[in-house]
Amino acid sequence: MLSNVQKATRGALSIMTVRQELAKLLQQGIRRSQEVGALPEFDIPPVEVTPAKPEFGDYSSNIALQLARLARMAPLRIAEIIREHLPPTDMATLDVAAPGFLNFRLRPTWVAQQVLAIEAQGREWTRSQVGGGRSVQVEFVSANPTGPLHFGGARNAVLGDTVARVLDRVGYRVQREYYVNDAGTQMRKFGETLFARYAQVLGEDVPVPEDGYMGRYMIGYAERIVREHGRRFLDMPREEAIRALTDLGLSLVLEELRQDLADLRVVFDNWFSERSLYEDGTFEKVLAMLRERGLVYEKDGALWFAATKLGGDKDEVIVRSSGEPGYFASDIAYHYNKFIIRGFDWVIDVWSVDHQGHVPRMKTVMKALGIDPERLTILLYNLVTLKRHGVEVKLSKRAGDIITLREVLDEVGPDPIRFMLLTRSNNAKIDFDLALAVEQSQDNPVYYVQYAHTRIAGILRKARAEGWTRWDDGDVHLLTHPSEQALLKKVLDLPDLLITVAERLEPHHLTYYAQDLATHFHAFYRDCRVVDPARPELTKARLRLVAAVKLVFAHLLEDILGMSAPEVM
RNA sequence: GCCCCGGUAGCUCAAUGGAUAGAGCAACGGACUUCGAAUCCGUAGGUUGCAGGUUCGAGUCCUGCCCGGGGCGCCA
Repeated sequence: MLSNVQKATRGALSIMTVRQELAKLLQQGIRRSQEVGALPEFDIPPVEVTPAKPEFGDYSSNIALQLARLARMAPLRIAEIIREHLPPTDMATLDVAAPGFLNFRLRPTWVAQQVLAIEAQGREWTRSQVGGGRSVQVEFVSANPTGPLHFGGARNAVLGDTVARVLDRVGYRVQREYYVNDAGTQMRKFGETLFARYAQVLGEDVPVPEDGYMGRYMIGYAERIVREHGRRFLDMPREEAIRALTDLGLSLVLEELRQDLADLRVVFDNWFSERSLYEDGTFEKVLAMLRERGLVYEKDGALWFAATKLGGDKDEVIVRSSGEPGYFASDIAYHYNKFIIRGFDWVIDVWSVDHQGHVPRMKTVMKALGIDPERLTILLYNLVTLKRHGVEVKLSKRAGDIITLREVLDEVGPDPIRFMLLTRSNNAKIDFDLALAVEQSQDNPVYYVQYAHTRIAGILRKARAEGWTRWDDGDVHLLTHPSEQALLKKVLDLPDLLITVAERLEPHHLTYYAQDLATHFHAFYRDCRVVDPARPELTKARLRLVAAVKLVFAHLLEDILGMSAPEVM
């Protein structure tokens, strides 16, 4: 005999979302129809259940319309047959509507009972298993470690981090990786610049190279090195000094990046060194492999990758005529490492849209390595323009002074940055307005969402102040008011939303949902007084409701969106 | 020239091939002796860039064109 709690709980045995449960019901109904001969035999296609407009119910499926051709019957008739053979359920009722939609309406008692499920499972309540424990690596940010992170990189950080958080929730084993470009020409320039700045700090007249890093932050690194190491690098051969300073500078930059990203609540599991690909022989090994497959040839003193043999647009240089491997060489070796050496089932690279031309090349590399290109997803996102009161904040490249993530963090804090950078689809450009981000106005959705959480905290404070000490015996079946039901139904969308976000890698749906959830809470607040001494039973039921909703808000804000969920504002 | 992404309400943007295309802001008009008004309610606002096509059904898919952005390097 199952208790109500166990029945209502999507427990460890069968973790299923609302849409998954309903789809399963339809599937069973179709199979049963076939068994009794009401529908002809055919392979049942995947059954999709989607949210519906309120006038049609809560969820809807067009499966009968899709089956029309397979069953060679009128969709409306098919829908009727499915409905008649649906297994009995206390979860929802099912209606048929022209031209053949199947519309579910959740039963109020079932909806109310979900409060118990949330209470029982807490922040694990949103977890699902569509990932099936497969391993996925999300590689993101990966900006050249030659200075502080540009604010534009924040979008990459927030996008990659949020995708990683969501993939974890839906049952993937996730690793977050920062690819450190510590090899190649950019590092070389960085080292030479640092050497010049270091010498200058010590009073030597060494010019910064023509194409070096002009930003003032380089002087900061130099000063710190002088402070900690004195002038000993001037006493050694120039090349040796540059090598030593490069490594020292690199560790300073990485330390800074780590801190800036941590303050944005982005933490990596691994920092992967590009240089290591050359030091441990991976590059040579992969090169030999490509050579063996006849995909490498020499021309004009350079080594080329024969991408055209695999359907690519044009061949690519792997090793330049100078003898130095290019970035493409590293990328081949790096992805070999990801898939062959470390064995990730799935890899997501997060790139800004100006690298779009590189996508087909990476897909060709996958073919060359003998790996299914489907296992690599390149997630592209559009650029961010920084504004203040609607006016673009120009970036001065000449001076090398960029608007850094650090500056914006100091000015507006992590919450608006994270939220605002998730309010647009990946393909859309974002105008980030510094003034708006801190403005506590109606224009600012960050506060709107956080206020909902704060308001609930206020209700609970009020309840305790008035002597309500426990409400765990409240009867949730009293939660029948339309606004209570609507709020709960909106809450029930979250596990399915996380699956959608994971499938489409579109985390902007989360911020829209958060606003929508807040709107539903505010509507409930308007319609239903929670603390009411005249109605103690209803008060206890509603306290259970708002406590559960508060938990969901906190979970969404903190665990999914990486923001804070304030008790007071 | 070729490739990719956008074009939806005055503005900024949503919208798995589904039903009458939705939010926020701005505009206008309302609601605080009440658990926090950082809130809520109402009004108004649309030929989804243009023209064809595919089908039970198209903002969504296909073709062509127009406008904007990006990419096409022995840079990353």
